[in-house]
Amino acid sequence: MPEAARGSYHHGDLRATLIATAMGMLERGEAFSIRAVAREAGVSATAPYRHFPDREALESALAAEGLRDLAADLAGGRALPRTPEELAEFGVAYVEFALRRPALFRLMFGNECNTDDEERVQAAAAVHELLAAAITGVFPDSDPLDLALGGWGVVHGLAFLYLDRKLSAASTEEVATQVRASVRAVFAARPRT
Amino acid sequence: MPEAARGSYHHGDLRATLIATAMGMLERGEAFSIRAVAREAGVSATAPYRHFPDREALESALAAEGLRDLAADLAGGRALPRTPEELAEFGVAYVEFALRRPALFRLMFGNECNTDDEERVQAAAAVHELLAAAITGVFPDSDPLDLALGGWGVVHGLAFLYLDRKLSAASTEEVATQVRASVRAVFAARPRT
DNA sequence: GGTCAATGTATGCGGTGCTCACATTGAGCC
DNA sequence: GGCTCAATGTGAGCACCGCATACATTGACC
Repeated sequence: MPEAARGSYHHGDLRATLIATAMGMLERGEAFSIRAVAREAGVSATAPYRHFPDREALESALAAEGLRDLAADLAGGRALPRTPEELAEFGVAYVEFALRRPALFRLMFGNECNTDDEERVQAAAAVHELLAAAITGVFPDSDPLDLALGGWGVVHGLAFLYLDRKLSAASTEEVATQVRASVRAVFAARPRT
Repeated sequence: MPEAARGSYHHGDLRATLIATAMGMLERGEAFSIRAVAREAGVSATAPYRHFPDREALESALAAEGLRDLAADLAGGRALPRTPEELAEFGVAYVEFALRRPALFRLMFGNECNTDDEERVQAAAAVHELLAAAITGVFPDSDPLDLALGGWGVVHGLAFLYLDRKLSAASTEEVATQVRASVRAVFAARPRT
């Protein structure tokens, strides 16, 4: 890698700059386009194509970073849950991530991902395993795979339903309360006798 | 309403034709644009704007139709479930709808919906109520709202995870088996003693 | 039969992703 | 130090998009 040469013809580290710029636009909720990212990075419209073959590749890189952030968010400062109540907090954290960074969350999950991006595949697997481990710790007697999938489904579905305004909620606190209640209710349900 | 005048200057029933054409393109998995729909309907690129103020309005109309189809699909030829097993089949039907008509399902759920379209809001509410009724019938002792939300979350989340290829599955049969197992597992989970 | 609102068309603007030919330059070799 | 070359930037251009605006056609009603 050559030393950065900011201000000269060659940018120095365009790839990283493009990712950072694009991520910033996502956080600000702005629409996203290769050209817009290039513009904001102060570079010609075609320069990004030297570093990403197409738009999807840039999105994949952002998604991978988002998945790592999500995993860190879920794991960070929190022990693996041991009770349904603690598990519910895990789910709340998942949904809150989605609401805090909606555009990024959609990029991570809201489209068919290409399985070519090794980095992205690995980051997704890490999230999957983290959720599975959380569930297995709380419900050791159940089939871990089935239950982990169901548990992921609950929080993932709720996240998207709130994101897409299919459920009304006045505030993020209200969302958290509702998610907590729903996760607990599902895992505590008893069929009619 | 004037009589149809096919072949003449005025189309006769462009609005319905546009919806049908667009729905056909969705089913075929084709990309979707106002211009492409107009082209396929044999009409100028700007004609659709006489019937839909913008692209989102057309999408909303399609989404409303899709929501009605989903409700009919779930309710049709099936009594409300009385056991967790029957409830799981309800969930399987939800996910199978998503996999059978992926582009439509994304239109229905995969974006912030505008709450202006009265028809769409009503269709969405019907689906919501149907799911809530299904769950309440199986688990009469739980808080119906919390549980209905959680149950919707499970199937909705699984539907999107499969749609987005976050979960691998070789066939729709395999998906159905997995969804069935996961829904049952969630509602049967018992925490560590 | 004339009028008018509804509904079609043609043209054009600014945006997009992406390709291709060309420019610049830093690094490595002599 | 100068040459060469691959990496990485630029610019012009294509086909497409959503949408606005001005204009054309026509069926329904008086």
